[in-house]
Amino acid sequence: MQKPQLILVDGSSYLYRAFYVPQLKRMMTASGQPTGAVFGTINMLKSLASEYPEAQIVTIFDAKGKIFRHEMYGDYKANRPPMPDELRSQIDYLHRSIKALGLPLIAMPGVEADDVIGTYAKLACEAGKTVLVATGDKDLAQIVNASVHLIDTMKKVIYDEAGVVKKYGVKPEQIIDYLTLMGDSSDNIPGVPKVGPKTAVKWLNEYQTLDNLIEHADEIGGKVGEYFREFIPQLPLSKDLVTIRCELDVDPPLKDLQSTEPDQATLIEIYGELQFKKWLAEMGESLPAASATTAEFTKGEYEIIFAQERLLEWVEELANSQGFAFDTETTSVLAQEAELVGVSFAIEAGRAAYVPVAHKYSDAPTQLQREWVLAQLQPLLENSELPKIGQNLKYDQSVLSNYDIELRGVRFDTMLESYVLNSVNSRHDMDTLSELHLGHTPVAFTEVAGKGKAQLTFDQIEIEKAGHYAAEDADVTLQLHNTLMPQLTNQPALHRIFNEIEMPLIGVLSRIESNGVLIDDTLLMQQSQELAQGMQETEIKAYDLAGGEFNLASPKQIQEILYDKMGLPVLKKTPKGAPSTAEDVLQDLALEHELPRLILEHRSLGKLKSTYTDKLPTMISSRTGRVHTSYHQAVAATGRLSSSDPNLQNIPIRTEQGRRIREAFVPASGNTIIAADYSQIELRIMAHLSGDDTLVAAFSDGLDIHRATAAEIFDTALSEVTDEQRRHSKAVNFGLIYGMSAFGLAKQLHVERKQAQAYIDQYFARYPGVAEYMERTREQAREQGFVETVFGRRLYLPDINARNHNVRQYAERTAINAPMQGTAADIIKLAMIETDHWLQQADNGCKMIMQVHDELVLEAPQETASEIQAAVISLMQQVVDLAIPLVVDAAQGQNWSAAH
DNA sequence: CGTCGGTCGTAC
DNA sequence: GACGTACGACCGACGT
Repeated sequence: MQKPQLILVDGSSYLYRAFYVPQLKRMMTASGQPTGAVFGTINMLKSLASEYPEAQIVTIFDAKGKIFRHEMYGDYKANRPPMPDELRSQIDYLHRSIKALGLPLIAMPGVEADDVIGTYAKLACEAGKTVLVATGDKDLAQIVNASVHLIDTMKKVIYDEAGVVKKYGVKPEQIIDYLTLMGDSSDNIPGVPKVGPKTAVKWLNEYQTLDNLIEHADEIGGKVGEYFREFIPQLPLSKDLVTIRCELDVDPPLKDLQSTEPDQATLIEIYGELQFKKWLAEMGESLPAASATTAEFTKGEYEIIFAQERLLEWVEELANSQGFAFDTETTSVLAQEAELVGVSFAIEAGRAAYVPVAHKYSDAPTQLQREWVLAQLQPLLENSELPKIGQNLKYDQSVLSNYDIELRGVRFDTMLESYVLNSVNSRHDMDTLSELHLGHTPVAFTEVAGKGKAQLTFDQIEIEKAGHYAAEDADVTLQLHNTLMPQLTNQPALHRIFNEIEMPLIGVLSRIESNGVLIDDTLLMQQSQELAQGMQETEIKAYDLAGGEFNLASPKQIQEILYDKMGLPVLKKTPKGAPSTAEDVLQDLALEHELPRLILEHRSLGKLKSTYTDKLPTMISSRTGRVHTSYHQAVAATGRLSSSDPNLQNIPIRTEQGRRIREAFVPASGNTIIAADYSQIELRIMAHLSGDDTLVAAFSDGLDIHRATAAEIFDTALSEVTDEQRRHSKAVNFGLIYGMSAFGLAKQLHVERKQAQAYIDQYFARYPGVAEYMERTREQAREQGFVETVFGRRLYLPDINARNHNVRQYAERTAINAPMQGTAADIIKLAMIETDHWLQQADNGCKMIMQVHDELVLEAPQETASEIQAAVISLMQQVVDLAIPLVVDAAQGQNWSAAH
């Protein structure tokens, strides 16, 4: 065909396709308006226009409302899920953009875009014009002829008559019959059961037309033949449904389909609103600082309050507000050590106040008294009906609690709003969020406090400077909330995660941190001594073997000694190419040589000493005599908590020597430690998510899951499973959760790769539901760009379609792991909220003191500990109803180790 | 003397 | 290269 003169674009089909392109799926404005479908569709139109500058481009969309096919067939498209809101909200932008580009846009009510395209194509054809139809839809293949061709712009393929034959195996005039035979599940058009493309093509090649096929229905053999004869009566309706109407009375008529000049001003306005920087740049424009949907930072007017009357006026205003943002300024990042220096508030964007109460530098002005200010604020802060907005409110809640104020009405934390919206963004601190969502850089803390050794604590900062900084914090927090929260309310599952898990958890964590853990520092210091002695002994032996002193803690020096000097074989390299001195490598070398064994010994002792026995005693608060960790709620991408200063989530347990450290985690006198942990929670969640019958049954029957797995993999009776078989199965089970490969499993078990692969194959053969689930998860990740937990928490995987093999595989493993790890995190968070609630109302002297991912640790009065233990077990087990039972193991003891 | 990347090792 | 999520110690290079 010569160059096309008319290009008919199936707009609705492109809009849908662009919407589901993973890279485009993530496009949105700073305020969360999705834009990828608009971008993708316009991009396609632009490339068509540059490819075919001579042609008239016309876009055709489905109009709203019912179409005649619904009248013919009530169930037409009944299976279609409703259009996602994220797509619907883009349609208007797309239509406006196309009109502004000057292209004709047709949306005829009562008929489908296909019918309009068919009609225009026919009219143009009769007028002797050549037509190209841009679509991703196979149905339109039926209108292809000598002067009407299809183009799939995404694949850059043009289908003429021969192209249709090549692609579908039948001629364009047979496409209607072809579609009729197959039916279309997405449009809910019935076809012949068991007839897909292969059978349809075979029959049509033999009998040419459906009518002829029906005449010879008796000749069709097999089960499909029976289905065919049975379904003949239904076929005319299906045929009618799939037939594109080319005889419509279209408006405007063909001759009026003319482009007009692009409306530059409107385009700039729309592109600005959608933040299409590239296209604005092409038009010589830059992204405006503010546009309708971008949150604009409102510049602030900040007040510093020195007078009682002014504070009382603010208090009244706050009390009558619908909620307010506030922030505390203190002397320390550690809430437990922090002394309150001032408080700031904001009720509306751009207006905030700072109340200094404890600035202490030499000529500091007289300030309102802290006690008096807190007394005025207490009724507001403790009013649960008055919503509070903050950034990392756990901190403020902890600080205030040390002033005997119990913060209530903790409704919106911008850090958590951001985290729930997208946990993969690594930082959710206020400066980052402000930059990202408001395009505003707040005054940096180091700018007012200095940095390094000379850094001032907040009470030493000049009030004028401090006031601006502090008030801006409250103001920015409020403005962030105003832009983030609507994005959350738009996504019901995420909104629930936010309201029902993350926000209620703030108070729970604040209380756990504030409770702290009692540490027997005498015991730890004694252990440090022993470890030091052990290290010294190994050092002496090591120097002797190496023929000289070297730093046993330096991987680089170990490398030199082991590989260069002693010439041991390099079994593995680090990612950067250096010979590895990692544990498993040295362990292999240790079989042959004494020195690597000594290095391992030294390393293990040194680790315990420096990280735990030396460190923990220094972390004991002088105020409370206990250790107060920080739990971080917006760090782990999967939804887990993390712990730091000190990290209480990686206290050793696996080796005898390490486990002794747990003996120093003790209850206060008259109390006992209760440790309650979910048994195999991630495997149970895998059973729930996959619905695999065998796995679900194993858990429902209360079997030892590793033993049960062994029985399946090794095809043996439960009672016949050997210890080694169970150990290998356990590794398979753990590997599954982490998206393992045969290589990884082989390394773990010290078996051949083939052997490991055989385990995996056998596992998936015995648990086919799990195999399907894993594939389904990868598929979902590829299509949607994210995976989710049972509760709908999302984890975005930007690399899931990466070109780089390694990068992509890494994302795939994350995709497998995240729903299980994340659901476990959701479950224990819910359990913590309920346990905390129960403890508060029971008021039985029991305290929650630690969370270690699948374990809760409590400190309870000895007399009632057993009842409490029973109550906590039942509460944890009942917190959510899944396809498998949740099982909690618990025990008590006079230290954490004994409570296992 | 601080910061930062690399490596290692602890937990679940 | 090869098993997910964290935190943190230590080393050593680099910059002040």
